[in-house]
Amino acid sequence: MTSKTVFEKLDLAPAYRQVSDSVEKMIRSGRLSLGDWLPPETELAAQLGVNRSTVREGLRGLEHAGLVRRDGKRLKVAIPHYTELASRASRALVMHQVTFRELSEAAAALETITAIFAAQRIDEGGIRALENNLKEMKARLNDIDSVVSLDIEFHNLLAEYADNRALSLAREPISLLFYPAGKIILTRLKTQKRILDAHKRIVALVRKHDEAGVRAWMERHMADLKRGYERTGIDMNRPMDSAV
Amino acid sequence: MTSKTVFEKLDLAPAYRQVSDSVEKMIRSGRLSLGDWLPPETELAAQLGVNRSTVREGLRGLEHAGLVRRDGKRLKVAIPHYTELASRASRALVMHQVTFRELSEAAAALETITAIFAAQRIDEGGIRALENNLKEMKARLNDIDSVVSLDIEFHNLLAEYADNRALSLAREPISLLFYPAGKIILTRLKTQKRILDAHKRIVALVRKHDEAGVRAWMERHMADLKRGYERTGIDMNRPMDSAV
DNA sequence: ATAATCGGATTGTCCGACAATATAAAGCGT
DNA sequence: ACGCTTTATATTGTCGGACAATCCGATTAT
Repeated sequence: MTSKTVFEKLDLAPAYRQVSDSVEKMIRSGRLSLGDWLPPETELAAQLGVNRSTVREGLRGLEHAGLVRRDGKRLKVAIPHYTELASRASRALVMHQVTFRELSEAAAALETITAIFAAQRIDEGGIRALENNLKEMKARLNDIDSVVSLDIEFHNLLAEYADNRALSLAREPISLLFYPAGKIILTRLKTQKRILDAHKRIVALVRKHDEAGVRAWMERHMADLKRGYERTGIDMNRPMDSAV
Repeated sequence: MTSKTVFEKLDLAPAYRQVSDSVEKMIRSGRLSLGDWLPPETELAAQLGVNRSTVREGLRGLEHAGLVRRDGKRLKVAIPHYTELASRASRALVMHQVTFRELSEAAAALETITAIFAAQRIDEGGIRALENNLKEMKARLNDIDSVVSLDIEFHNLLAEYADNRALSLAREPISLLFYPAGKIILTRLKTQKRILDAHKRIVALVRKHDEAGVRAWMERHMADLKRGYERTGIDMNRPMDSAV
């Protein structure tokens, strides 16, 4: 065993990680802010005292995380947008083998509270957007794919007019998994009409800012979806792997 | 204008992006599964027909996303764990300048439903864990930092025994921002006792599986926290930048 | 069998090079 | 002076090769 060498070492994390941490800190501390250009790779390399290749490896991480974005050739500081985070999160949910039960419970809770906030805060434009959605769905009631995507849109609209981004971020990964899976129900049970009816009622109540009514109907709607899954014979404890 | 050159081009995304996409697809399709070693960089480079540097840049993205993890020297396939995703999400919330209002609304909704599920499903072990938490908090009621972290732990315990990972993933980024900010309240208003009392009541109700009671008290508790913020003079429309 | 030793495999980092291209600068016609 | 084209420059993407450090497995010595 070596016996004399005292201390030394203590390098740990590879240099590329230190690069990304360093740049991230720079951003978070505000010394680099939103639209700023990142310094060129060569300059970063010089400043940090590492090779350009190392810098590049560090930047890839940040780029992947959405913290910097290519605009033309160079990189500029950005903020990761919801949809990216949400899709990442839903992929994680799939990998963690989250079950239908968990998903449907969470969806019920989140969509209900979302609808309630929407009922409190929606304006004329919001109402119109929702009504357009209803009209569209009515028109395409036989095209299952359209119904699915309009269903997703319906709930996204509610989220938008609920005016709470924290809630949006929370519900999005779940909705991203939950509603597309509904295609199974639709193809087997033809429940489009039922969905459309529920949406109609909800819009009517939202327009009247009737929070209690919205709560009741959204709960009912979500329970209905759950029942749909059960009636198609899906084991609610089955993980959500197939879809997406 | 060039006139002859027909087709060609159509390269798009840089090679390193294609590398990460390719590996990610490999993972998601199951051809590489959870604990598997990734091929060595040289081999990946050979298989994909690119240089090792390019492969490395591609891998950095996946590593940053938590899809592959260093185990010793080589990389193995992993799944991104909650806490990483959650902290990433909460950082995003901060960058999006989400307000206290949004956060507190979302927290109220999520913690309430979480507590209700916990009341349905908790077992003896869970009750004991909660009671330990209460005991600890009682013992350290004057150490504000301890109270804050025990408060966080309390709600995390509820989430754990609510047995719904989708909900956990949804609430975690919010709780990660919301409770630490409570330190402001505690230092100014000394509301530790009030928090502890609320927690005690909630535990009592959870033990009795009294869902309605839990709902009522959790709502009360969250409203109380909100009022605390207001009374410390914080503008609820202020973004959450300072903390974390 | 256990411990020490060795060698190959693999990653981390560096260097240097070059093509492609986006951006800035210079030129030019009006 | 202005708008357009051309030229230069800066910057990124990709490559090839190199080498030290280190982990892992096989071999050898105890």
